[in-house]
Amino acid sequence: MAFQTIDDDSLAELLFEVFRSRGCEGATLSLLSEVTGLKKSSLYHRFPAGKDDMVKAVVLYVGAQLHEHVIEPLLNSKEAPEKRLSKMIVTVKAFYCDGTKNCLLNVLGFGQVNAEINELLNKDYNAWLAALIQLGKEAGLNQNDAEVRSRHFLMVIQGALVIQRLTSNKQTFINSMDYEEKQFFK
Amino acid sequence: MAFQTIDDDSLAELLFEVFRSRGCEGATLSLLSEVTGLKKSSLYHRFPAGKDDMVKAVVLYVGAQLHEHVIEPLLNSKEAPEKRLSKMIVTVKAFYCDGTKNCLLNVLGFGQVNAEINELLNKDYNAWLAALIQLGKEAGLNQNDAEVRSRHFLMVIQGALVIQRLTSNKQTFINSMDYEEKQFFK
DNA sequence: ATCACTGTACCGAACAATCGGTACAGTGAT
DNA sequence: ATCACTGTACCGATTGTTCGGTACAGTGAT
Repeated sequence: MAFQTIDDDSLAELLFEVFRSRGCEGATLSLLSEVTGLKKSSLYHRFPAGKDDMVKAVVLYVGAQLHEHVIEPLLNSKEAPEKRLSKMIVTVKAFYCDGTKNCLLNVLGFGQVNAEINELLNKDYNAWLAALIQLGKEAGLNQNDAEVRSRHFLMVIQGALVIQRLTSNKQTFINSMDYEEKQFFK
Repeated sequence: MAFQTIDDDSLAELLFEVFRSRGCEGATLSLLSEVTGLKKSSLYHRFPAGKDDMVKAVVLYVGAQLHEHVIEPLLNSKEAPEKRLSKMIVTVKAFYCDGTKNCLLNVLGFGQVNAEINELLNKDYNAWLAALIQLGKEAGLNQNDAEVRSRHFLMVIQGALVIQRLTSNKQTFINSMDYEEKQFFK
């Protein structure tokens, strides 16, 4: 069997960075080819349905990353809720490079979204949200407060990314995360 | 002057709706032509520098709308601050069609933004922010609280739009606006 | 151990369609 | 008669996609 020049995960990671930075329409085949080192026809060998397949692979890849590095640690009840939230924020800051990199949830939300993709993104968002709510309740919040604050937190992540991109104030995202951390259990 | 089939403002309004719904790259010349009823050459007559000019016109148009319908009413000191904020939220809800329509600040933030466009967007954002801060101080907030809450408000607008687009929960934006209204003066 | 065969991985070249943009000949209100 | 405006036709470049073909590692019968 012939060997792959790049494994699926590394490939998805490279594609992901292109999609999040250039948007779905901005991620042209030639750019993806250039970044991954695979010719366009080779990309079609790995992703027979073309761009749609690549988007799906990226979403699945990022979803797996989210579950592994964000959601599971949130639900790991060996540590105090406050500590887990604090660690999540560290992870999130790193994932978005302190707010300089975009979120797929925003990037892929334009145009007519493939229904399947949208459902995947929705599932990831809801899983993240559920984990936060669970954490909030563990910390003593009632159901409603936990829901409201968790939704608010995820909303602020997206808003902060947009505003930081707009204003080029590199502290926007970091400050927002630190502020929301304090507010979450209050 | 020879006849003009559509005036500048109506034209900008139509272009605006295409840009905010399809994104910058998704707003193709043929689509813009179809929507406006002007052939490509006519569009190039009105906007000699092509797409860049159209984007600029749209940004200037929306900026003017923002100043007229949002910022000036915010600064009109004949009404109580609480009332003015409440009215702004009504306007904002209408502008984003209860969260079903996107914001230019988000849409145009992708790819390498024309530096001039980015500066225009930035000025609009800062004007809006300054008006909110002014309102907060009039309502008795200290400088720091007014700043933090104003920034937070504009951030939540963007975040709510992203999340609503993702989850298709049509209440997300409305609920967020109503919630933030209560929090603003607290 | 040899050799025909298979399946996977990759690539070059071409595909139709569409992109943003231009040239030029009208068109009609003034 | 002028001139801002609009339509038809066209351009080169780039889009996503397909196809024929090559390189190579593994398989199984001999």
